[in-house]
Amino acid sequence: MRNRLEEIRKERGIKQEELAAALEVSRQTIGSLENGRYNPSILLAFKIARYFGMKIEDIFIYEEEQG
Amino acid sequence: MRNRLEEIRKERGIKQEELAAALEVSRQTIGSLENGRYNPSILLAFKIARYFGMKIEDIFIYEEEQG
DNA sequence: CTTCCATGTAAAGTATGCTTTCCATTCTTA
DNA sequence: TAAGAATGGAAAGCATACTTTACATGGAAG
Repeated sequence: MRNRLEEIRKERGIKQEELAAALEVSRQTIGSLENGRYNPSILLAFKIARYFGMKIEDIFIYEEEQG
Repeated sequence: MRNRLEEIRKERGIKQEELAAALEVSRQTIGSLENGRYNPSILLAFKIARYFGMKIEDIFIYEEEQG
């Protein structure tokens, strides 16, 4: 799965730390999502989508996973 | 978070076991989701949505969580 | 060049998602 | 009523999400 988090965050001129605070997660969590180290839980995905006023599918792009 | 999984599955006349097989998860996972014991990962949420030809938001309903 | 700010990333620990195995309950249907 | 099919749910174990702490890197600005 890939995501457009960094792109969308930068469009809005927001720092990782600000986004993290707004979502009540750590800065490292945001960085890890942006750099693809892991996927968000569905709850965090909902929080992110709601924060940006978008749908989950507009931010997180499901592609056939390996396996 | 609540979900309409059981409702949608029954509308289509599918058994938990059939859905589980199609999604490549265990039957217990489907049962646990339907009965709210836990939330799906975002990958599983995507698989479910795609299987039913719906959006994640049409199946999983985010409500302010306690905490 | 130095300093500050934003980001990258790692390690160890906790919480949650998912599996396998197992047994109980409910519904159908013969 | 008996038997099989579908579902509920617990327990233990493994995988992954997320936290806190800590340190490194890169860019901007003095």
